[in-house]
Amino acid sequence: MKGEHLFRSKYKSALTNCALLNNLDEETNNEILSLFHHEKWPKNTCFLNHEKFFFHFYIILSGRVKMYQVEPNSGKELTLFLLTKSDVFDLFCLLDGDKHQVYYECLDNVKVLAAPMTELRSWLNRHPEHYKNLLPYAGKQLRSLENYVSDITFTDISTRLLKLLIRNVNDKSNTLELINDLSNKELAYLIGSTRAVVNRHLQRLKQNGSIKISRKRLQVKNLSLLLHLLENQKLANLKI
Amino acid sequence: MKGEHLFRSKYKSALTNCALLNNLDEETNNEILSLFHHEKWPKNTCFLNHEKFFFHFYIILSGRVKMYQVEPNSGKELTLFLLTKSDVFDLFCLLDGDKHQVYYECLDNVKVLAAPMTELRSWLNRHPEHYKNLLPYAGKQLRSLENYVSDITFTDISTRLLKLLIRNVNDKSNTLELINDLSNKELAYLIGSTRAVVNRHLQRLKQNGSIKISRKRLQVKNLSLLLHLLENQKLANLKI
DNA sequence: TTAGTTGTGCTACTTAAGTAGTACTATTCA
DNA sequence: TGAATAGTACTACTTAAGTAGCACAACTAA
Repeated sequence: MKGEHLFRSKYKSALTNCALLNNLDEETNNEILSLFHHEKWPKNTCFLNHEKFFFHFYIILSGRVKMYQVEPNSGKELTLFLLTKSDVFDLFCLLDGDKHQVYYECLDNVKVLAAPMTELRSWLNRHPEHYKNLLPYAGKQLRSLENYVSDITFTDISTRLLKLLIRNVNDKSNTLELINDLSNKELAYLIGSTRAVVNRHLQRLKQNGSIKISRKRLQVKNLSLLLHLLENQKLANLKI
Repeated sequence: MKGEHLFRSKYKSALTNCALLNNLDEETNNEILSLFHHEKWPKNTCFLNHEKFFFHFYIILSGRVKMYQVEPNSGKELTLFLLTKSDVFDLFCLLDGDKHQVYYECLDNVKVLAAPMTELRSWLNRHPEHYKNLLPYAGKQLRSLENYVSDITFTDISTRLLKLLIRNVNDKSNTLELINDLSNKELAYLIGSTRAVVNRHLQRLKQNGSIKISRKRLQVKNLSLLLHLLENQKLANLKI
């Protein structure tokens, strides 16, 4: 891949925000990008083979990719990460060189850069100072998972749903992003619940006018009401 | 601290197994250890001030330290990690330089090595190849948290309790370790539940003879029965 | 020694979440 | 176009987990 060409291309913003490529001079940047090639994955593509991510490392240029698990006996699903532009995967494999028992699915048409894991590793070994770039990104994923654990154990579904909505409202446009075109089922998997239960809570939010829902479309109509409801739920937990 | 002296001391095994000090030549090893000093913390010491772990980094030489969170409204607790010999903390702070909203408590008399975070960081910046040592350890914590999330969402308390017991049975001695002297409350916090519920399930395991319990003492009497029960619970989840 | 604290074992009750099923609608694609 | 599929809204039911409370035992420290 011509690194220079690509760097000047329309995916520049995806690459400059990518943790792996942080603070590199142009020469180094081109050198590391030369390990990668372009791939396009159509919407709804599923990757069920863990080995794929053991042998290649990916950077998302555009589109959403969900990392998820399936409980083999019950068939229940759980979305661990909703990856998007500038995200990389699979960090687990890169960090410790073990297989990672998760699946991936494209929620949009996705463009990625792909590099053979061995080549990326040997490049990093030749330039160990760039290992440092991985650390804050690893920290972010650790915090995200820790937050997942405490949310699941401390708070009920309606609170988790409120939090999910609130944190995906864009500050500037004041509209729901990233998850606004997901089905109830996909929303449920993002907070470790089931379609029916999430629908039940969405109906209540619809009734009080804070959201508007239609088939695979979700709008936040009244963010301050959502924030208010979240506050109330916290107070309801107070031990007297 | 005299690195050479300490390295030959009785904590040698704690240090050689420590991720941060992996594969270092003796000189480098002494250099990094010179950043650390010795600290002793008595059993039951609590650290509720997040700043402490923002400014110092610790390696456990002996004793157990639990990393936990408290939900401020309800007062519910949750143990995130049960750290022990050779573990380091706080990795979250070291990786991304942000505060980490968790508490720490010593479950034993604990001995640690402590280094100022800034000095450790600047040493690592001078020797960036040693950043690499942190990666597999970060991977291990990521996997542990991911596993926590999927356990909580996929499996019920009795299954989580069975798994907790089984994974803490020492292969060689066939006895329960690490958690064998914890109260029901502490066991509950390790799997995101409550004392009463855990006790309920422990009573059932006692009745079938797989464990023996007394005040703050827990013994596994029949590991294969526990494994058998775990298998059965999985089958019970099968969708027909 | 004793008072206070902590841990245990139990009963009874409440509740949110999950499960099952069904009618209906929107979308897809052959 | 029309059949199949996917998504939604709803009711009724089940259940595990959480909650509250209490009696008692076992440590701990004044």
